[in-house]
Formats: sequence, C-alpha cells, structure tokens
Amino acid sequence: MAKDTGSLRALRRTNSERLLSALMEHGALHRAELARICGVSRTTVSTIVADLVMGGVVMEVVGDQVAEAGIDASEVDGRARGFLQANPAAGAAAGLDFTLERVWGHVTDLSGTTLASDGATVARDTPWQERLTTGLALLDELLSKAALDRDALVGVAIGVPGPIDLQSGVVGPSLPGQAWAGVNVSAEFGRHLAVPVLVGNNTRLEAVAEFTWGAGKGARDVLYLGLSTGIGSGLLVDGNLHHGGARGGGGEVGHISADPAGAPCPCGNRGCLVQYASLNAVLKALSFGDIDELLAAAEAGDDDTVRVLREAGEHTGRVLANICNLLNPERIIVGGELARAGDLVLEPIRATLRRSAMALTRDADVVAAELDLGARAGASGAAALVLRQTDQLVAALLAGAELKSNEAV
Amino acid sequence: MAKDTGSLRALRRTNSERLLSALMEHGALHRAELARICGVSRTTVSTIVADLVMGGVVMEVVGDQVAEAGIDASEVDGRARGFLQANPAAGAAAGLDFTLERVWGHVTDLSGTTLASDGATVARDTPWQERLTTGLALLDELLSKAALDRDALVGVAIGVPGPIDLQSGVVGPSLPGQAWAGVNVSAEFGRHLAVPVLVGNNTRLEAVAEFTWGAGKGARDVLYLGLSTGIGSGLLVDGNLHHGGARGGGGEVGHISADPAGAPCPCGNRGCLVQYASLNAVLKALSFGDIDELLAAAEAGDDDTVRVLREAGEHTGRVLANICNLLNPERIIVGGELARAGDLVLEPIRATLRRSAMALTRDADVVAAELDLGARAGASGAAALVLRQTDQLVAALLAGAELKSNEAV
DNA sequence: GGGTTTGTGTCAAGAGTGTGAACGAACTAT
DNA sequence: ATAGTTCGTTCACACTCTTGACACAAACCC
Repeated sequence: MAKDTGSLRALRRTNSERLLSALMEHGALHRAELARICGVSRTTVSTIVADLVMGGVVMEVVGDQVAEAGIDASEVDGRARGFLQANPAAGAAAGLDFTLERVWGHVTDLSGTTLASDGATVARDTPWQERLTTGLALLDELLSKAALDRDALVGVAIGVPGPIDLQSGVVGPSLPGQAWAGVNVSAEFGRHLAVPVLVGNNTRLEAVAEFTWGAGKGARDVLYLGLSTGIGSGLLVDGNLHHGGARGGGGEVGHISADPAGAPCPCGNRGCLVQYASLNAVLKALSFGDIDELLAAAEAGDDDTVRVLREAGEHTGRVLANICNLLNPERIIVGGELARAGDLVLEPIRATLRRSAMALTRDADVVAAELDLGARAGASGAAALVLRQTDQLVAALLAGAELKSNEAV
Repeated sequence: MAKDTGSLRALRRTNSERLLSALMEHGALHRAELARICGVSRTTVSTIVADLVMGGVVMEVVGDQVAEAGIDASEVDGRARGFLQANPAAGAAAGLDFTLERVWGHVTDLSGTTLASDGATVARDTPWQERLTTGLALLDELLSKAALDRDALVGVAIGVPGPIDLQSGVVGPSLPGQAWAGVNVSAEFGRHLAVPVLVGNNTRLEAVAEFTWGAGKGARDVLYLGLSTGIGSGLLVDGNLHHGGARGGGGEVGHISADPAGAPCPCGNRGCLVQYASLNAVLKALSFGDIDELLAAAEAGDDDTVRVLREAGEHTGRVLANICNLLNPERIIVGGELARAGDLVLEPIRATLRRSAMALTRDADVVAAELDLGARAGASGAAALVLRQTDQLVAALLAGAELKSNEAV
C-alpha cells in the first residue's frame, strides 16, 4: 500500500483529514453537518467515516454519551442524527519538562484529558545523557500507568531551559552549567522515539499550557509572562506560537531594561526587569527565604512587602507598556510563583500599563495564570504543544488507522 | 459552470495551484521537474499545463528568453526540455499610498516589475471621500498608462496613516485630523473595485517593500524601523507580516520609552523614542529647517550634528536591544528620512545594540533601507503586499484563466 | 392517530481526475 | 552512426466524488 504519490489517494486523504479535523474542532457532529462543513457530499462522508470508524479513529456517539457531549438533537425536525466524534483514545500526547533539578512527565489522550502525570528529581550536575534516560524511563512508566505503549503516541514535546536555535535545533547556552547546552534535543530523543519530537523552552511551554487550557483560551494575541527565578515569556501572534526568533533567543522579557539608569546586569544591559520583578529579586529585597514567607507577610498586610510587590508590578507594567505598543496583545497572562501574590502585583501592573501605553494598546486584559503553578505546568504545556500541531496529529492518526484497517482485513 | 463543491474539481484546482505556485517561486521549470517538485506525474503536469497555457497564465519559454531566464539546459543528457514560466502579464497588482498631503499609486505586473508609478497632491483637510475618488482616478490613469484595465488587477492594497483594527477593519485615530479615522477602507474601496482590497499602515507597507525587494530579501525575522516625522515599524515574524495586534495598534516603536525618567509625551508615556530619534526631534534639536540642511551639516562634520545623530542612534539602539531580547530578529532595517544620515546614525545603533542586548540576540544585522526613501516606497510596498498573498493570487489567476479558456471555446 | 413535512443515511449510475506503461522525439557521449 | 538518456505525449485503467433516487425516522398538522 501507501503508494503515496497517487494523488487520488491524496484527495481521499485530504478529505479524511478535513473530516477528522472538523470533528476534533467542533466536538461531535452528525454526517450531514460534517458534509456541510467540509463541503463534500453526504455520501462521501459516509464512506470515509466508515473507514475511520474501522480504523478506530472515529466513534459513533451512542446513548448517554449524547447528553454528555452536550448535543440537543431533539430540537429539530427530521430523522434522528447519528452523531460522531473523534476517538480520544486513538492516540496519546506526551510532554517531558526538564528543569534544573527535576523532570516532569505528562501524558494525555487526544482530547487533552490527563492520563498520567508525575515527576522525578535529578541532581543539579547530572549530564544530559543521564537526564535523557531518566526522562525516557519516566515516560515509559507513565505510559504503563495509562495502559499504553509507545506506539500509541502521536508526538512528544520536550521542555528545556534556555533558547533553541531555530535552524540547527541545538539548545543554546543560558545559565552556566545548563546541562542541555549544545545538544540537539529533538535529534537525541528522536533516536529513541519513533514519533515527531518537538522542543521548547520551559517558560514557553507553560505559556502553551495557559493558551490551551488556561487563561489564554480563545485569544489570538497573547503574552504570557512567567515571574519566577528568572523572567521568561511565551508569545502567541495571531494564533501562532512565536518560535523565539532567529536563534531562539526571543522571549527574554527579564532582560528588557526597565530603567536604563539602573544597575548593570551580567547580560550587559542596565536595569533589567529581573532586578525588580523576579522572585529572587523580591525575596532578596525583603530578606525572605521563600515564596511562602512572602505570601504570609503580604496577607498580613506588611507595608514593606506591599511596597516591594507594587514596585515590582510598576516596573513590569512599564516594560509591558512598551511591548503593548510594539505588539498590541489582547491579553497578558501573568504566571510564575510571584503571580501567587495576586492583585498585589497585578493591580500595579494594570495601573502602570494603563498610564504608560498608548490609547489603542493599553486596554489589554492583565490576568493571572489559571493553571497550577507547580512543576506540572511545563510538562502539560509540552503535551498541549503536541496537540496543537493538528495537521501532523491528524496525519499520524490517519496513517495509524490505515494500518489498523489493513490488519483487520 | 464552477460547481465548486465538486471535490474532484477541487483536486484539479489544488494541483493547478501547486504547479503555478511552483512556477512563480522557482522562476522557470520544465514539465518533468515540475512533476518532481509537485509530486504528480508528468502526464498530469502536461494536461494541466496545457490548460494553463490556454488560459494565458503560463507561457512556454522560447529562444532568447531561455538564456535570459538564466537556465543552462545544455549540461544534461537527454531530450531538450520545454521550459515554462508563469506569465507576468497574466495580471497586475496595484498599491495606493495615502499620506497627509499626497497619494501615490504603483502598478506592477506579477513579477513585480513596475508598470507605472505616479503621485498626486491633496490638501491637508481633504475628506476621505474625496481622497478616495482621487485615488481611484490615479489608479485608472496608471492602468491606462500601462495599457490595462481594472479586470487585469488581481488585488489592490491601500496604505493609510494610523492603526487598522483587526476585527472591524476600521482605521483608528492617530494624529488629530486623520482623514481616514473611523472608515472601513477595505469596504469603501471594495464598492468600486471588484478585486480583494487589502489595507495597511503606511510604514508597514514601506516595510513590506523592503522585505520583498530591498534589504529584507530572504530573511524570515525582520524588523523595519521608519525614522521619519514619527517612528513606525513593520515586523516580519517567521516569514509572516505581523498584523498589528488585537486592535492594529502594534508597531508603534516611536512610543516605546527610551528613558522612563524622560519628558512626558502626549501619548501618556515618558521619554518616548520619538523625542530623540524622530526627524522632527533631531531637526528641532539642531534648529534645522529640513533634512537637507541636516545632511549637509553632517557631511561637513559639524560636531553638534554628529552628536545629536549619535544620541538619536543610542536611544534607538537601547529600544532595539529590548526588542531583540523579546523577538530576536535576524535583521533590522532602518529606513525613513533619518536613515539617509547613514552610519552616523547606524553605527551608534549597532554599538548600543551590541552592548545592551543579550549574547544570543545582539548579533542582528542592522542595515539601511535599500529602496528609495521617497513617496514611492509605501505604494510599491502596497503592490508587494498584494503579490505576497500567493494563495489568493494564484486562485484569482486560475479563476481568470478558466474564464478565458471558456471564452476561447 | 394518520398524513405531511423535513431531514438523514445508503445505493446505483455517471462524470472526472490522476497514474502507469509504452512510445516517439531530441540531445549527448562514444 | 550508434547507444544511452531524458523528456513529453497517448491510451487504457483504477479510483474518487457527485448526483439523483429511495428508504427511513422523527416531529408537526389536521
């Protein structure tokens, strides 16, 4: 089979893809509606759907599931519709998120439902080869928990610290001692996995998680800001994730200068935002040991704490105002540990933004991240990144379905 | 005809589009090569090409034109190839650029060759309705010069000052007295033109011109900076023109703050870049009347002039460093009148950028705009914008070709 | 309750598209 | 001049989608 040149087969594949994509996007549909959406005849829909059901990619919705899917079929005249939906269990997406001392793994089905999620700690000085095997072991463990094997995966995404060069795919240096620096993560994991491997920066993956399931849902121009040890960001431009620029070095909001007259930063600039609004900077200014002390003091209304958080927010707001004038996002999501301070940091951001940005760009919504800010966010974002690649995903599913239907015959 | 639902026709159309796109991208190809590139059989290529030739969209390259197209067919064995190329005369693209006191029009063929280009002046207080008729008259005049009629157009793009709201398509307010404020330019021109009408900000269109034909050729992540009366910009993200954000307010680099402690700006911010690096600001600081005086003094080596230009460059460089850390463009193009000062302003930009941006993002090329910086740039960019929409363009050509081939029968 | 309306899903006939194999054409190398 | 190579075209064939017709199922109308 698979004489793929055949452009008549390509037509059928194209139509199959359209049908499946429509089902994944709209949830559950009946054949006639599907035909209208995709611009093909009901006949064609029926024949293709029969194949897809045979391949296990699509399933008929029966009985209670109809109500569950939130369809009211009773409102209209005519024959009852046979509803169809993409089979969430036709495949799985996995994400692995490597931070300095931890690996977190996350496996979801195609609807984004979490099947398994867990983490493991690693020593700071662990070389990347060892991290890789640890990550793969974690992945296999999660898969077995979910009663799946690697064949079920439609893709895997890997989160690492630091920038990823767009052309070479190699991770660039960021912090000294970055374990993955100089490694082509996609290629290395590709040796062990038979599916596409995507790579992204940790913070950008958190952003993807928010775009997909959190505060960024439905928006097309979003900036996610991660106020953590460092300050990273993820950017959604017209519905597409920004790739990080020519050498993947983009998104470093933490080293945008909030004050050109400020203190020098190791990066070469002066008055970088990290000096005012990173978790480290705030803790240091208040001599707190960790975020919980900070939050306790904030809740108690400690003046110094409120002031430092306000100043952090104001500096952040000034930087955001500049970004708004450049890109005019419709929504700004603030995440990272410091976002747990809530309005104490968000309100100063909003006020400064409204004061400093231009009339047309200043009304961006500034909202807190919705997803849990723990270690899981990056890994779930990685899985989300896989699910976002609808095209590849659909193609993978169809290839798999073709195999299965052939086996069946 | 044109029962467009027919998905078999869709297949043929898809293949026709692929063939035509390949021809437009690669220049000139023979049938076998075309088949290899598009993944279809030579048979199919032959039949489709026959139709396209009939429709006038594609033409056979004969005689001297072969050498002209830069093909050496002699190097290989086998039968001589019949080369094909997209017919540049199969359609035309037009751009109209409205500035405060001028309209400029530009008409090109499909290869981007200028067919006609001219301008007209209008009074500052002319309402938009009158500007519209002036523009259309100019367009018709240019078309008649080029011996074309409106049917030949595959699209028109309009440049206006100010932001364009993404959802509504309405021009937002910018300068007081902006003639187009509140107008849906695309819809209004659409009443008079039977082709797609695109709308863009003046500066962004200059950027498109540079991306397409000037200093931005071949790059995928580019920032164009227009240092003129105001400071605007155009942004290319991974090969796509940035649309200006949620409300079209993006790109306002001039109101990014270069110094939070600087003087207040009417926009609400402090120390905006326009205060240091706009043409007006520089002229005012040196008490010059126009750009020519400035350039003369610069060439004469006047210390004050050199200093002010250096400071303008340094402020610009600081702002660009922040943008580089956010988006990591591979190339930055500096245009607008002030760019005529050349290295006197570019070198300080480069030096500041190298000092202030992060290691990975600081090596963006900073180059001067290549195209003439006169009134023509915006209009030619508008035409380029039309040519960039390859999909729509190809679709329009095929529709036209189908008509013509039917007429022929 | 029965007839009508509306809309769904499937079947057979028909039209259109792309492919593969085979063939003639044209050019290079020996 | 001959062999080898590649190109462009022709024809039978296989495949896909559509159209029109029909059976079916629910809701509406009287």
